[in-house]
Amino acid sequence: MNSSRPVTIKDIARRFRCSPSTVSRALNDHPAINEDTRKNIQEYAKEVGYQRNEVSLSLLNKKTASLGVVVPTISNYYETAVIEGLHTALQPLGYTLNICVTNENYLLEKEYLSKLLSNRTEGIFLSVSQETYDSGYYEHLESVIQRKTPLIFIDREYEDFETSRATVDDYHGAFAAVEHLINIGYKEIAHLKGPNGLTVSEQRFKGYVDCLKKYDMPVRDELIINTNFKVESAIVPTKRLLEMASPPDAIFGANDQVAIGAMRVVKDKNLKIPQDVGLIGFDNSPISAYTFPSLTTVSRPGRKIGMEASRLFMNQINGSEDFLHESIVLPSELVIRESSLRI
Amino acid sequence: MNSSRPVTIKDIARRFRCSPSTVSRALNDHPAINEDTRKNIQEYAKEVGYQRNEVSLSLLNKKTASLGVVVPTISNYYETAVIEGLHTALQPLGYTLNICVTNENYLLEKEYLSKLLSNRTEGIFLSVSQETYDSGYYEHLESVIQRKTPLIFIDREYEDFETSRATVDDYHGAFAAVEHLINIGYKEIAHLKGPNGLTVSEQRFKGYVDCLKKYDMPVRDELIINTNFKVESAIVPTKRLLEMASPPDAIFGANDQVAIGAMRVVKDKNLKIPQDVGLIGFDNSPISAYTFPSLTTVSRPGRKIGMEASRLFMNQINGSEDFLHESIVLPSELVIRESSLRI
DNA sequence: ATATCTAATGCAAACGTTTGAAAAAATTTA
DNA sequence: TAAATTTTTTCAAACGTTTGCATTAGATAT
Repeated sequence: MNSSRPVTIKDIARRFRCSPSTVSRALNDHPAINEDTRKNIQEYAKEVGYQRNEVSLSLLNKKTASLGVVVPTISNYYETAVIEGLHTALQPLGYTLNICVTNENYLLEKEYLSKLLSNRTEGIFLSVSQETYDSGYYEHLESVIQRKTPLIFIDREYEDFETSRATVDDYHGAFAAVEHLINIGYKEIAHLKGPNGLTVSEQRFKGYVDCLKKYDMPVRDELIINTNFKVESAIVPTKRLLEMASPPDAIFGANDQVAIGAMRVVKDKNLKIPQDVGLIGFDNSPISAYTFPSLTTVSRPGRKIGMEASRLFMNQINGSEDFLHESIVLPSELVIRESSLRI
Repeated sequence: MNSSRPVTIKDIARRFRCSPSTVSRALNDHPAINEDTRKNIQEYAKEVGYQRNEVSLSLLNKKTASLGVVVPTISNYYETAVIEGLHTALQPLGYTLNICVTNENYLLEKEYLSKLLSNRTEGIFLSVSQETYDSGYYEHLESVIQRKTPLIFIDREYEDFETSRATVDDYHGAFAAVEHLINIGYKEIAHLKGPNGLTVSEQRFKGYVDCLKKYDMPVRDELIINTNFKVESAIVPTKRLLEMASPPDAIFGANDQVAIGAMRVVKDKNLKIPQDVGLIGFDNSPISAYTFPSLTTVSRPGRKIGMEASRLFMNQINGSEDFLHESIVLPSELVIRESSLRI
């Protein structure tokens, strides 16, 4: 009795010299059970700390009420906002979120997906890792499709699959940011690009390039520099930018982190923001409003993405045979603050 | 065959007119299976995308290889670092982490714990929510203990339970921070306190108070102000501080976020950091090194805490009957940067 | 006393997999 | 060809729970 084995329905049945069915029904308030029996059993169950074994139930009902959330990282504001959105929408429906962090690693992603399928997860929200993107492998996704487990892409996506997806319009966000810099009067706009190959990086990059072209401004390769989205990775590149013969007068960072890194370097050079150098980030992370000067940025609706993704999932599992997959694209929005407001 | 029902061992057995046992053994490379049979079955299984139902296995073996990680939030650097540490240590051992975010909510925490137990999670890492702390309810933990599911406290803890725990020495970190300010020569040190009731807030607060006392400096109530650990929550309080008749000449923030909020306000008042106002944060979040000026802070070894907690867990499940619970306290470390270096 | 009805409980199968022991089939030996 | 041996396969139980159907006990009506 003080063994560590959890109490089962059979144990209770033995104790009351009745069948497991009776115990089960008693615990579930089945009407065909005698009032006293029910009360006794329920009391005893509570006393010994009986707790239904959901594993056996999952097996029986083929329902696990668990969903997989596979993301490359949870270290950024945006990702946690998405998760919060998913959580807000799905927790009340009884779903448990199984959050898997791939660290941008293909093998880990593959392993997680396989594990989720083996565990009979009822749906998967996936933002593919950078490695997956780079490698172009997607067999691990085939098996998800084959098993007809609802798969919802978040942000990063494969075009090739027939699935629902919820993404942010990074392209137009970046475009608006650069356009804003041009309108203010900045002439030489550098870009701290995100990791190559990621949709988000490439879309923002494309927005940057297309906007320059629209205004007949040259796209100078030496003003486009790679980062890994982390603060540190912006330091050396920004220094290099500012020490060029004809340095840029504005910098568009692919996210707030690198923009803040750049901000530091600019200040170290005793240059003024926004007078000497204009600066824009991406994400509208909480801190961006309180840097000095505050950072102009592009806000992405992470929480909303999570909730939309949930909606897409619910549509799919409630949908008929001829259900059509949806692609939601939420707008991103330019948030103008001090770092770009040269008068 | 294109039904959505996953292929089972029985399906394969029917196909080969053999028993499920044979299929099971074939798939698991059991030596007593004929080479040809094995090959055929394995090929076919791959072809139809057979995937072992782990739910049934969990039921059979009473092992789920899944661990619960129950935390109040994943929006801060520290928490994600802890999770990363847990992940690094436990993923290679085949464990799946089930990350549950309570949003500081007692009921949610209770529900998650109950669900984890029902799902026969093999261990739980818990950082209790603020509400739980405030309310003082802990029945929901009793059932975890009663079921002998290993429970490892992270950072926030109940003193009352016989469990292993891994915490950071916030007290001495805070003490060192304040001592540093005093050594530099700051006379009136304010504290932006974290949410009341949380161990981390209270420990840091205590370190602050005790250090002042050690140096015979008055503890002025009006210099101690509450925040909720978020940037915004530091703005108004800091303004109020700086507009006092005799304002503080240094501010010790309970985390980097509020310190950065304070930094912004100080600059808005055209005061210089560290000349007019010294500033220290807590967490050593990546950005703190790149603010302008860079932020002196106290580093907490989040990743290490995660790995230590994993070790405690492994000790417990491998331990004998007379296993003794361990309390690990990792030191925090003052990281001196520009914001406190008045010369 | 017997048939009829109602209330309460038990039986057995199912979910998918593994595994020790038994059985069957194939092979070798005498 | 029969016996002994080895190889391969099957049987049956187990994990914990639910549920349609059958059964039992007790009560009521005839």
